Amino acid sequence: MARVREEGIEEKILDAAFKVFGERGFADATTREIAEAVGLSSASLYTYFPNKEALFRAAVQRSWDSFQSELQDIAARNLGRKARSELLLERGFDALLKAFPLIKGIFLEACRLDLIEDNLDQVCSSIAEILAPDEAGKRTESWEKDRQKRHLTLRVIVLGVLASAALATQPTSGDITASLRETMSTLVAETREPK
Amino acid sequence: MARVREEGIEEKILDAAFKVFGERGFADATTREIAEAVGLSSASLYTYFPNKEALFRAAVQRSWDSFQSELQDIAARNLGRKARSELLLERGFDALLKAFPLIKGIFLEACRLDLIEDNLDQVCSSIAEILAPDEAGKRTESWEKDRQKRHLTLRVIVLGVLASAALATQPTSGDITASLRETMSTLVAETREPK
Amino acid sequence: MARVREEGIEEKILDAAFKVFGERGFADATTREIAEAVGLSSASLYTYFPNKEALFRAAVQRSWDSFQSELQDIAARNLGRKARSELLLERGFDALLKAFPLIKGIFLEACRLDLIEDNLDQVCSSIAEILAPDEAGKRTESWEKDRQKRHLTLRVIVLGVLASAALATQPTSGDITASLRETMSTLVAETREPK
Amino acid sequence: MARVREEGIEEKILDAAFKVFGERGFADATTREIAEAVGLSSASLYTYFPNKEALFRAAVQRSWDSFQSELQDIAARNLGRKARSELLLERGFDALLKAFPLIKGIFLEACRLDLIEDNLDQVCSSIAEILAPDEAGKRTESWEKDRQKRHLTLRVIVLGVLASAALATQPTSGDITASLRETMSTLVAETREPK
DNA sequence: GATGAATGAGATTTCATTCAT
DNA sequence: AATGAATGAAATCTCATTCAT
Repeated sequence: MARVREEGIEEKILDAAFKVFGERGFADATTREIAEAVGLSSASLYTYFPNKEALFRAAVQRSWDSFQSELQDIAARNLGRKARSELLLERGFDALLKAFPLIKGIFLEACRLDLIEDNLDQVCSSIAEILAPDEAGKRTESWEKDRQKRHLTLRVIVLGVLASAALATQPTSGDITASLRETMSTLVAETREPK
Repeated sequence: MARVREEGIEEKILDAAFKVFGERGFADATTREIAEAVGLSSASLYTYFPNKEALFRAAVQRSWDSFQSELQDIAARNLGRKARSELLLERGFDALLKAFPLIKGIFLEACRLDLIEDNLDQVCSSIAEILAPDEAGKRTESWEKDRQKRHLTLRVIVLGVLASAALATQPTSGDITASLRETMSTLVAETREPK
Repeated sequence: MARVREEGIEEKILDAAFKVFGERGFADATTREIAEAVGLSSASLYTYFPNKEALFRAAVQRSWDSFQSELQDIAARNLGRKARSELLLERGFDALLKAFPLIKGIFLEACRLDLIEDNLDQVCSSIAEILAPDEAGKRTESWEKDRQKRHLTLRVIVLGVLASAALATQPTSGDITASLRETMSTLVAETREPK
Repeated sequence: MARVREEGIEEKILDAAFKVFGERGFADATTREIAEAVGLSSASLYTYFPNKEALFRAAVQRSWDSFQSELQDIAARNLGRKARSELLLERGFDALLKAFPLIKGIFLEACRLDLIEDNLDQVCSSIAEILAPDEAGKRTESWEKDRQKRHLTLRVIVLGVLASAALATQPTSGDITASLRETMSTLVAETREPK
């Protein structure tokens, strides 16, 4: 009865929101930009979502749900552990990456990535130096070969610790500090001899 | 006996900026709130910093520098690898935690932590299930005992991967995908048998 | 047996408009709310009325017409003055009350009644005090007895004067001022001795 | 220390608010118009009042307070009743008129005054006819002479009743109906013989 | 150096109204 | 006739930033 210009507009809006919130973060993203990405006026967004916050939450939840269902799917398979692990790394990762733009928007302040990037590498290098074997060990072939890999591993660990701490509402509380210290200790220890 | 008495309004402002940006993120923080925390009017901030952006960058850099110098200090010591590692975990961690509030501000959108928190645990549980040994192995004492520890380790890895990907300007690019996949593979493999 | 069955969507709309405009006032009332009260979409109102203003005017006029025709009816009867007066008070009042919701909507800003209410009673009390007889007179039985009645009468007069002045496009013009002053003088004089 | 362009800006804003709200009513009035009347940008209003509502309430209250204090002043005088009554009519009225613009704004929907005006006169004429003496009485000189005055008196009574009912939250409730009917009865009775 | 005052720019949100179906 | 969808226009309110004092 009514005009039905296109179908799945709600999905399109969520896609655009996903993208824009991912690029700008919540506060910096404007409803106008999202609307324009869909080809609507910003007023029209309010036909589908009651406000910016609701749109944001809907987009976030859709990402998580999609990622989550992929993981559940893998977990439910009748496979041995090794096979499942491989599946996780194979398919789970794609799902994760698909969800990233918005996750990034949730917890990254856009336009400031460079600030982390630049410094993070310095920090990692310092840590690498700290963890490096003594002069002799440094010259083994395998050590040289894995430099790049070790660097990435460190990045992940460091960022993981950063993010974990950031998520804790009281990062200085003793509990958090202790757990993270132990966790990192484990990881570092295990990364020690990458033969 | 020089008059170094009142030196440090700039420092005070940076302290306040550190705190407020950490709590609110860049976009949500207001110059007014920072100024009030120092006991100034927001107009007065402009005597010391040309604009909000510069103030933010100064506060960020100061944190990183402080953390960084701590690390350098450890690295420069004349100690064996093991000792240095221990130092890192001991002192580096404190430095890291000191820098967190703002780092959290850089890359966390305040008020939305719950969105991550809730879903993160689900994701980790799913992954844990995927990585779990077969029925027999699950009943070993050591496996039960380390449940909590494994959970934390996983959180760190997952968050680390999340953050790494978020940092990459083009998270879907093949390179990043490949490296992260490999990195995670390593970590997961090493975490496999937490005896 | 003509099919006069569904006649009256227009009437239904006017009923709803009557109610909603009465509750919210013109500016605050939304076409959506009126439409929903009829079970239509707001777009459908435009089938029957060219715009919000026209709908409002139609609803107002219908009320006044109804009231007016009731009065004319009474006036036209072949009765003595006293009988007509009684009829006015009996039937005219009901008609008036029926029309009120919208009249209230015309000239009352909903949600702000409290602003008048609170202050009006103070004003009336002050006036009552002014008009009160001297100490001796205040103690007569009849004076005590009629307190409530006097209060209501005053309210009506004061509100009447308020409304009259409000209706005048130039309330400060000499004419209006003079007439109202005289009118109020008359009323006050006549209310003087409530035996 | 700071720039002090002019003094009493708050008062000026209240004056403008008084005027604009009086002309347009709350919902129709815009902060922009008020600001422009003072020679400010609308953003500047927020230096003095936290929001439109607060500005409105401040303006209203100032009017009532001014009127009220005038009345109290008269009531407090050491005069006989008659003298006070005269004072009321003389000075109280001026105060009332001074407060009107906003009172009008409180309870009048601007731009719709004509709707009341036109119909009110018809209603009053009808009522006048109803209350008129029989044919013979109508031709007395005094009756003719006072026509204008009677009309005004009626207007006030009718508007007063209208406003009273409008103020009642449930105008159809038995109590209100009864009280108003009685009040009007009294007034009408007293106006009966305008000798 | 410090600041109250002022503001331009801009964001979210509401709503009467139009239009294709 | 009825309506979901779409929107232009406008309103309130926020905030980084400027400036006279």
